[in-house]
Parts: sequence; structure tokens; C-alpha cells
Amino acid sequence: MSTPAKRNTWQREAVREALGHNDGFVSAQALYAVLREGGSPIGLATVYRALADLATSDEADSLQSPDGENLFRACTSSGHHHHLICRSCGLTVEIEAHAVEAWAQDVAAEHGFTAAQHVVDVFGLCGPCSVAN
Amino acid sequence: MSTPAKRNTWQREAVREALGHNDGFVSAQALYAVLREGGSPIGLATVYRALADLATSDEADSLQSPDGENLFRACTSSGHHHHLICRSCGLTVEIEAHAVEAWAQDVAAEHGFTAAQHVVDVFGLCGPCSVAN
DNA sequence: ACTCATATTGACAATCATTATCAATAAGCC
DNA sequence: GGCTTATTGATAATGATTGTCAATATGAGT
Repeated sequence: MSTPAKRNTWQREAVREALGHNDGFVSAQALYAVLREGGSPIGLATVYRALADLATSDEADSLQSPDGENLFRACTSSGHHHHLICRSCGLTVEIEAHAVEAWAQDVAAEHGFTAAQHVVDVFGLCGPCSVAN
Repeated sequence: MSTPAKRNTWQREAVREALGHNDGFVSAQALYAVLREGGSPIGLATVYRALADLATSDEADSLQSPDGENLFRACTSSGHHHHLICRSCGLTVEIEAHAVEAWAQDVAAEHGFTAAQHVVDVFGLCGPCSVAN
């Protein structure tokens, strides 16, 4: 058995690239639509698979939108970080939060918890979108 | 129009109470199952509606599980707060995070974002579960 | 207690995102 | 060029959640 060899296909490249050309988080469905409109005859299931792979190999970041969709984004900074996301246009800013990291650890320890992880994301309306509303 | 009068039904009470008897977060489906097993002929749609109402009126807290389900929990402290959740047994502790609230607002403002909301949850292993592993 | 207007219920259909199926195709290796 | 098998993709299946709408029950008024 060992590791089933990975093969390089244009489909996987297409997804990787489409993700890279995007500033914010995109849903698998949206990415699929974009690819199709761009003339690519890629399949929906394939997009899902490619995104899952990218997320697994840490090439992409994923999070859940408030309405239950899985969103993906090309992940530039490799370390641990959080996001500030525009609820309207999807613009995303990577943010660091040393203070929060520390706080999370403290709170966890305080209650006897170990192996603490945390989910910290800020949603809002970016400048342009704020004006548009 | 104004506010459509709210009526008290045993169904809504049943949901409220079932939630109260639970320590951790529960999915709507699970709560429905519990109620039915308890002999209640309540409908699934009604459970969803009741939970949504409770969440809206801040009587219950909701969050999304990693696999996309909406989970609910009876909310004791009435104000805004966050959770420290045991990844293994589901034990949940309500925590306050004034520092984080402020930080979220600052970061948002700093990048020109308005109407900031945030998702802050800490997952870990509680004392007992830490030992058990 | 009796009536009435309407908020609420519940069985079921409809959505929607995501995953599983599985035969057909193509990548990497000889 | 062949061969093995990872990968694809059209489609069906799943599963949570929401919409529909006639039937019912609540609370206010009498």
C-alpha cells in the first residue's frame, strides 16, 4: 500500500491557479462556476476533490461561512494566522493576533484544558462596501 | 404590522427544556430525536423553528460544528460571550473576553472595516479527558 | 365559557452543498 | 507504444435545513 502515487493533472493546476487569482474566500461552487465560464470543462466533483487536497496539504485555507458553506482561499503566509473578511465582497486580510493566541492559551489552562486550538475570525464590511450600503 | 404576538406552546417549552437538560452543544436533529424518544409527538420543522427563535432571543447560543451542522446550547449568561469546548467529551465553559472584543474592533477599524462581528471559540481537552489520553 | 382572528404546527416536498458511484480516461513508468 | 491504476466526471445519493399550506390551537375579546 504505502502512499498512493500522486499524479499531476491540468485540473488540479486549474483549481490551484483559479484560487491564486482570487483575493478572498471562495466557495467550491463559485470556483467551479468561474472555471466553467473560463472554458474549462472541469467537473464539479473534481473541484471539490482538488480543494480538499489543497486544504490538506496546507496550500489553501478553509473556513465555514455563516450559512454553512465551505470557503477556500490560497494561503500565502505559511504560519498560523487569522482572517478579517468582508461579509459583502469577500475581501480578506490576513491578520496576526499574538495577544489572542496568548489569551486563548491562558483561558484554556485556567480551566484545566490542554491541547488548546482556537477559531478566531472577524467578519465585517470593508471600506468600499460600507459606503455602498 | 408591528410585532406579531408570540404565543406560548408546549412545543416551544419542550425544546427549551430539552436544551436546558443538556450540558454541551446539540444539533437540531439530535434534539428532535431525543424529544421523540421521550414520547413527544413534536415535528422536526418545529424544533428547527423553536431553536432559531431561542437563538434570536439570546436564550440559546449557536455555533457550527466542523462538519457543517448547526449546534445549539442553552445560554445561561445573557450577554455576549464565547466558549471553551472539550473536543472529546463536549463539555462547554462560557468565557468572557473583553480583551478580545476590543481587539476585534480595533483590527477591523484599522483596516477600514465596519459592522464587525467575530467568531471566537477555543477547543481543547478538558482535565479528565486530558488524563484519559 | 364561547368565538374569532391568526400565530403556530407538522407532514412532506423542495433546496442546496457535498459525497459516493463507477465506468471511461489519462499519467507515469517500463 | 503498452500497462497499471490514479483520476476524472456525469449522475445519483445523502443529509441538513427551509418552504408550503391546510389543519389546529392560543389568547384576546365578549
